[in-house]
Parts: sequence; structure tokens; C-alpha cells
Amino acid sequence: MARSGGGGLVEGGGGGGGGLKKGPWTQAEDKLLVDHVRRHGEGNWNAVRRETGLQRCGKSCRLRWANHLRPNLRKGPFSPEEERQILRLHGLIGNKWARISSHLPGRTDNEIKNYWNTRLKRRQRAGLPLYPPDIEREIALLRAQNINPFADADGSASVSLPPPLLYDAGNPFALPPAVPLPPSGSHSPLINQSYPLLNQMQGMQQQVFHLAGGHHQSPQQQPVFHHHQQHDGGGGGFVSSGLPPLPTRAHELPSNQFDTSSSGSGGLLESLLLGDDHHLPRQHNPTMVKVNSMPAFTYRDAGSRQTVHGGAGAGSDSDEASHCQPGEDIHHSAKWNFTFD
DNA sequence: AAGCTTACCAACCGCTAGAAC
DNA sequence: TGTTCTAGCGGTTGGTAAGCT
Repeated sequence: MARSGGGGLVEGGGGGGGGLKKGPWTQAEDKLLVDHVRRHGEGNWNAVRRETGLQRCGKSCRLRWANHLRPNLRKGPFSPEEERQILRLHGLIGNKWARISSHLPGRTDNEIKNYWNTRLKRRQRAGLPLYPPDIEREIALLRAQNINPFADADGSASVSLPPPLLYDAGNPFALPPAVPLPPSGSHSPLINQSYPLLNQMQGMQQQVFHLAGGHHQSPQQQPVFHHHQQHDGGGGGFVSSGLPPLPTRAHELPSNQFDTSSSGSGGLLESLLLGDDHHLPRQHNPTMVKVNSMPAFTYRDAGSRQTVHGGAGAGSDSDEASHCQPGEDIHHSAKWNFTFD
């Protein structure tokens, strides 16, 4: 499944290989990694190799843990609501997979990225719009009101909506900045619910801008911020029918954190934009930091298909019935056949 | 049944930012 | 202040499975 195929491939020269293995992970390697994380917690990934003898680079360990081994991962197809969330977020922030995944508990940035690159780009090839009209309109409305969900708390200049981005004449769903909000009830529920607060946030943003030293010359004049250019020149990777890329917040959440709390700017408005998915658990996953509080690992015996529980905190995520258990590899339809004690 | 095409997705690579020294 | 190390992000690759002809 990996690029290198076959097991046992060893990394060659560049990249600091030094005899490190590449390619698919084996059960034994997974066990070593999980054991290490249980003992020491996440982070310091390069120490994994030193302390376990695992012939994998720290980068590879981190990725394996984040995408496959960490608890509370949610595998399987995206639900319709998850798909809509991805669409909304992508329409707002572009290819910021880590940030998008932070709004989809249990989903990894890699998963979302793959989803976008395959299922949605297929629509483009077929000549279909990437965003459903209702979602595209929601996004356009928010932009038309100069809402920037990703302003830094200090109003620093890494964020903003450069005026040219506000109105795209080629986008049938985009509205000019000065357009008044149509009567309540004509929008999707999301917009109707959030609009008063969005206006409030807009006022706050203007205040922040003022405090940060901006010069308000007229209510219509847009604040001048510098655009945070993406290094790869991809402009956020937009391939939409017209929604332009938005600048992004300078400080991104780690991909494995679900902390989308309202502290600091961005969180509140992001919640509003997303309709605040109350139905989804959005707690900061405590198991990812503190080893002692890690939930029980639960594995299914490969032969008997019996579920084996181990460790403290068993059943802590029993409500996530659709989730794969740590170590379960749905892609290979294989289950680990070892347990931890 | 065999060959081909497409979709999926795990894992890699290059790059960047922040922390530590 | 400059360098090195570490962690993380986004883009890309390529093996495998599924679907199609």
C-alpha cells in the first residue's frame, strides 16, 4: 500500500535514512510504537527509534500514530454532514487540511485530503461544481460581509480579506461587499442563526483593526493587511467555480488536536460558520497528551474476532461504536492479534 | 476469465515554523 | 544573532482493490 511496496524496504540515501525502514507498517512495529506512546506520551518522535529499536524515522512514527494508531480515530466513509463540513471549511480556508480535520473529530488531515483529491476533484472533471450552491452561497455571503474567521487575536496583519478577494464577478454566488443582508429566513439555517453574531464579530474585527493601528478612512474602505502568501504558490489550492482563496491564520492547530474552543479569534466564528456541530464530540482528546489517562486499548483477536480490552479507562469511548479500535486496519481488513497489559 | 481503468488511501517527500542552544 | 533540531503541514506517489470492457 505504500509507495515502496513489499515490506522490508530500507530507505536509501537522502532524507537522513541511515538504514531506516520504509513502506507499510507491520503489526510488530505498530505494537512497538503504541507501547512507546503509552509509556511516554506523544512527541519526541525521534526518541522512539532510540528507545524501541524501531527502524522508523520520527516523522514516520508521528504519521503512523496520528493517522492510524491513536485512539478515537473515526474510520469509514464520511457521513453526509461530515462531507458538508469539509465543503464549508474548504470553501472558507482552502487546502488547510489540518484545520479542517480539527473540526471533524476522529478524522485525520490525510483522510480529508484524500477525500478531497479523489471524490471531489472527480466532480471537477465531470464538469460539476465542487460546492453545492447552498454552501457556496453561505460562503459568499460571509465573505461579502467581510467576515474573516481567521484573524489573529491581536489583529495582527497575517490575516484579512484583501479587497479584491471580496467580490468575484465571475462567481454567480458571490455578492458585492455592500450588499445588505436579505430578510431573515431566506438563507440556510446556518446563515440565519449566525448572522447577528457574525455582524457582531465584524464589528469586533474592525475594532481590533483600529486598535492595531489601522486607519479608518471610511466605513466602506477595507482595512489594508498584507496577504499571507502560500509558499507553494498554490494560492490555497482553490479550484472552485469562483470562490477565491482566503488568507489563513498564522498559527495553525496541530492536526491531532481537536481544540476548536472559542478562546482566541477564529474559534467562535468558525463554530458559527459550521453551525457548531454539537452532535459531534469535540473535546480535546485527553488521551493524546497524558499517558496515564489513555483509554484502554481494545483489540479484536484476529482468529476468534473477540474483542480484547486492556489498560485503564476501558470503555471510555464506547459511544464511538463506529470507530475503529486502535490497531484495527480497515483497509487490510486485518486486526491486530496482540494485546497490551 | 483476462486485461484495463479508476478509485482509494497509506506513506513518503519537501518545506516551514518554532524552540532550544 | 545564527544554527540546529523537532514537529507539523500540504503535495505527491504508487500499491491495491474494485469496477468495467
